[in-house]
Amino acid sequence: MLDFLGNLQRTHYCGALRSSDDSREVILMGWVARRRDLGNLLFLDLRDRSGIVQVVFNKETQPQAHAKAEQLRSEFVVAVEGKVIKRQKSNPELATGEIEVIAQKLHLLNTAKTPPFQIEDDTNAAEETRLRYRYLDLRRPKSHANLALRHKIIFEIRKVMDEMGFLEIETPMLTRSTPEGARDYLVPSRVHHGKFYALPQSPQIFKQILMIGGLDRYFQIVKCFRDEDLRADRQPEFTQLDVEMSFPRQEDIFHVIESVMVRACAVAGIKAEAPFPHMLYKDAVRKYGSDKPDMRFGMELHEVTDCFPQEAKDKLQIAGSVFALAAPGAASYSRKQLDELTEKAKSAGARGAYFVKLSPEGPTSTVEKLIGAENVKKLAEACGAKTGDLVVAVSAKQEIKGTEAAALVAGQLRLQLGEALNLIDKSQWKFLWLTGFPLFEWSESDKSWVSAQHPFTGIVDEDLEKLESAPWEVRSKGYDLVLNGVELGSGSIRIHRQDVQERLFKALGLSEELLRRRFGFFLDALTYGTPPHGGIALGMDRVVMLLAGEKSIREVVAFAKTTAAVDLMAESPSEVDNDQLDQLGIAIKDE
RNA sequence: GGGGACGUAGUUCAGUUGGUUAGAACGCUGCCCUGUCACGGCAGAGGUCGCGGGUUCGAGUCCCGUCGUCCCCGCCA
Repeated sequence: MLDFLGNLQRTHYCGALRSSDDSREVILMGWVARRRDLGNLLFLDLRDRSGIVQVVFNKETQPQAHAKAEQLRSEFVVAVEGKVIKRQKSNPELATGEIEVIAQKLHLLNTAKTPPFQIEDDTNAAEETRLRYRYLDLRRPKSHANLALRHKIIFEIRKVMDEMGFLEIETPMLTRSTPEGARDYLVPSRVHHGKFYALPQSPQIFKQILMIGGLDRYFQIVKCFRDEDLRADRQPEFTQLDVEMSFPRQEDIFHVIESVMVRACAVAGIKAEAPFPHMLYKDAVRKYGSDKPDMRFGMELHEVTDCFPQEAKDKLQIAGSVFALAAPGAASYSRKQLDELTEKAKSAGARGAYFVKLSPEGPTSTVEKLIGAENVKKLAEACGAKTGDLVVAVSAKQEIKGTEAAALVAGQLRLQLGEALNLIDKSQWKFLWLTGFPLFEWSESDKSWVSAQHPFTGIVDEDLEKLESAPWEVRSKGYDLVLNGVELGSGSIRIHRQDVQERLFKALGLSEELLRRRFGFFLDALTYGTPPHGGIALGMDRVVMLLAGEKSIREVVAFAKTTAAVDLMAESPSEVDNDQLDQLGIAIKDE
């Protein structure tokens, strides 16, 4: 029943045919997207990577081909020999709608079981089904478009990096556990029982050693691995654009990344303007309640702690500061909507949410009795609220040392309200550099100061002397790149002096012995003439996700894992044979 | 680890206060049809109501547990 491919050679892609191909003899190959059988006349929508074209089988003129076409079902694989003709009535929905192909000969190359869901862009199949049958999901034109865009962006980035004199250099996948924050994926060693390689969380130390090795400008588009819980924008393995350069000023690195992003955007048909604006971390937190502010809309936060007298604070159990924002046009919010906002605020870590409605008759507030009419007015003015607006103020359940907890809560409400009130202009592409991060973060679980980024992050020169005396005031030479409220990547000017690196390790409370054991080799390398250097890493999956207009990176990853880190198609992770475990000297503990 | 939503035909969903034989659309199968393009018409098949236990005369529906998917917090740049 099936035909061999034999010497048959495809002449054209389905989606490429146009009216200029009129009268051309073609051989097409692809999948049956749809079949419309009118009896003695049969239409076939033939699909390949490039698109869809209509093929016509006429019983009267080509009885053999027509008879064969009647056997076709969805997703059968065929080759069609035929002739392109202009249609009498064109179909404007289709790129190839001006023409169709009159089939002369049909070759059935393969059959297909009925697919569990229809192969079409606006599929409403559950993601679980799509991941299990990923090979079918990948046939959707939208999947092709996303993966093609991903390829084009990455191809363009390689070009830009090459033009700027960067060398792409590979670093090991089987390496050692690194001192960064995330949990490592471990690979047991067969040759050395009881010892493990770690898959890289990033090539951090290797790229710094490449700078010590005098390579000057390095980049790599590389898989990284982190064994942490997943999110819509987080997979356990992901792709980074990793960059490092020697003798850089911060602005040199910014310039490189801006060039990359402007060109990557252009590939996606988006016009981005460089240079990107800068913002200090503390301003981002105070004005937007986030370390990755979405700059596509305003609705800035304002500290309004002063509007709450001590007595009111006691009653409302407000310990720290109060932050507020004015939601334009939300004065008409119902009691139910306010309750929902309060609920949202509480789940975001708020002690309470307090509202002021600016109706035409004057302001009314849920806390007027507690803070007084004067303070209600002051509160509204502080936020620049106008008639018709709703002022939302929040306090935090828990103050966290060195941060504005209330601002972070308010920042989440800002995003929620921005979305709900339709304030976000989706046609905007707002890049932002964040700088001025603190070097340390207080870790409640460790009861100590820990690196906010990784422990090779440079220290602002004039803050160096506070390293031991006032660690919370020390600023890092780190920076983040943010696009539309999504963190794309982060980097820093590194520590290149061995004495500074050792002081930092000491400040982090890492023992000499631990340091020697974990990265003695790196400390040694620092002593052999390390140039000042710095770099950055961008999450490519997120870049492509945003430029493709998708909400999840799974839409731009060909073979994605579920939130439980399972590949539903390959069924990994999986158990292994006892033989394999034996060779590795590993035994599985019973639960 | 915690919170929330969901799980019924191949798929997407509906299913009332616990009550007789669990429905729809698309898809699928067969027949008819020469200008369809989400073709149309006629007929038909298709169900472990995620799984396990409990309450009850009776459970898709209520309760407990468990598994899976998604979103969020923790975690993670």
